[in-house]
Formats: sequence, structure tokens, C-alpha cells
Amino acid sequence: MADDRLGQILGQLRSRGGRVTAPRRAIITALLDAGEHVTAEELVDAVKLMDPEIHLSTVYRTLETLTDLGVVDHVHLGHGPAVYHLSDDAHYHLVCYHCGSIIELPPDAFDALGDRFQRDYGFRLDARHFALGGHCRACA
Amino acid sequence: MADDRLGQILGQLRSRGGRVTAPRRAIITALLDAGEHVTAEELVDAVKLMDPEIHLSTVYRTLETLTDLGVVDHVHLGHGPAVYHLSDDAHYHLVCYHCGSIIELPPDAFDALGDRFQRDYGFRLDARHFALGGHCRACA
DNA sequence: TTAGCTGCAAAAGGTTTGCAAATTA
DNA sequence: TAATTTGCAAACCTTTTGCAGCTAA
Repeated sequence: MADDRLGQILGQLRSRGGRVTAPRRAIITALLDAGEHVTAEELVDAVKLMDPEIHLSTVYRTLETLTDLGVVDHVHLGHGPAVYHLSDDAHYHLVCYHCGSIIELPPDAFDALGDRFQRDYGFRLDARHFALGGHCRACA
Repeated sequence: MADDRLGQILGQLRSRGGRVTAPRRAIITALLDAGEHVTAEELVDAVKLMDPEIHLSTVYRTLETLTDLGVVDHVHLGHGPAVYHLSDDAHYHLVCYHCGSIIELPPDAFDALGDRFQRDYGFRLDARHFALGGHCRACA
């Protein structure tokens, strides 16, 4: 089934006139294997186990292409590097300013607030791209 | 009254064993004059009109000192540089991913959500440090 | 006097870009 | 063949840091 997903993504790539290359195959595979948030750096490390030639800039470029394709998204959890994940795994993030721990929120966590912003400001909230900060139970 | 505020901040600085210097005076004045969000870059430009010698790194260091003092806060509105403002002007931000326009929210905007996160996860939300993204009316 | 600041230059960290060579379709 | 990707090196942008000299208290 991971293979299905891989084939499906490669198909999307081709149908846009993109090429299927060894680096891209490796990067998408690593992304599917990771199963959760990974930084570009972590991804290149994983990918280098399959092919040590693959360069970080190729990872960034592929990630960008996959983002355009709507297959990948990235989230800013804080001051450090962005983390990437497959778009079908949509969720929100709470990050502790003190210890950095992350709480994942269900997709409906902002429905009420989103409705209110829509009504009050005509603003369509999408709080997925930046995490929300605060202090977790242990650090409160 | 801006002078009052300046004197008050300088007093806080001194009471911590800090020194009152010409660069600091200029930076705080510029911050008070700005009245709203400014980047470190914008701040150094404003400050250089008073004293062209003042260096960007001094601005960053002063901003850090004032943050420790609880006088200044900074917010990340998106991918660019952080913006700084006086702490007594507390509010939240909605940023349009498309056009970058900013909506300022009143200090109680997240009360309900914060209570819910507190209850459900023991997480004390503080959504001031990173803006929330979405699409404004014009870009929806 | 002396702890604390400053300017400057350099580095750090994450990401992007120019380019010529390699590869896909 | 023609268009797309790649690796590499270098640039980019914001912020931080090391250091020697300067200055406020």
C-alpha cells in the first residue's frame, strides 16, 4: 500500500510533465517511510542510506515540487527548521515554548474559532502552517 | 507621556545594573515612536537618523535586553523577519498567506480555545508569539 | 576602576539559486 | 532531441557571536 501511494505520486508527477528520477523515488519513499514530521536534513540523511549522492538541495527542490503537487505540506513548529509531512495527514500542532514537546490536534480543533473569524473578519483560518505555542502541563 | 515611558524603561534598565547609553536611548525612542510592529532592520534605519553609527547588532542586543526586561516582545508573522513591539500593547495576529495583510485581534480572542486546551491537554496556550495564518476576505 | 556596552567582522542556520553536466521521455 | 533534473558551490537572509576598544556608573 505504501507502494501504491508511491506509484500514485509518481503518476501525478508524470502527468504534470515532471520526470521520475532515482532521487525523487528515494525522497518520496523516505517520506512515506518516515510516517511523521521530518526536517529536510533528516530526510536527506534517510535518503543517503539509499543513495549517498543525493544532495540536500535536491531534497528541497523535490519537496517544493511535491508541495506544488499538493502531496506534501510543511509546518513551522518554532524557530528551527520546518518539518514536512504528507498532505493527507492533516492536523494541527501545539508546541511547548519551554521543552519543545508537541501535541497534535485533531482536524476539527479550530472549527469553532475558524467560524468566528470567518463571521467577524471574513478571514478563513488555516492554522496548520504555523504551530501554536504555549506551555505544556509539565512546563506550566 | 512618551518621555515618561522612556524614563520608566531607562529606570528599569538601571535598576537591573544595566547602563543607559546613547544607542539604547535612541532605540527605545524609535520603538516608542514607531507605535506598531517594526523589524530590527526598520528599527536600525529609524535609529540611524538620530545616530548613524548605531549598528544592527546593537539593535538586536538591545531588543534582547528589553525582552528580558519584559518591555518588548516580538512576533513571527510569517517567513520573513520578526517584528517587535512594546509588551503593553498585547494582541494577536491573523496573517493572510496570500497578500500578507494583518488583522489584529483583541487580547481575549483566544480565551475560549485556551480554556479548552487547558482542560483537554493541560496546555496553557499563548498564541501571541506566532501569527495565525489563513486567507483574508479579499484573497479568499 | 570595572562591569557593561559598542562597533565591526565573521559565523551560524536554514533555504534558495546559478550553472554546466547528466538524464528522462 | 529537447526539456527537465541533478550535484555542487555559492549566495541569501535573519540573527548571533567573538573580540578589542570604549563608556557609564
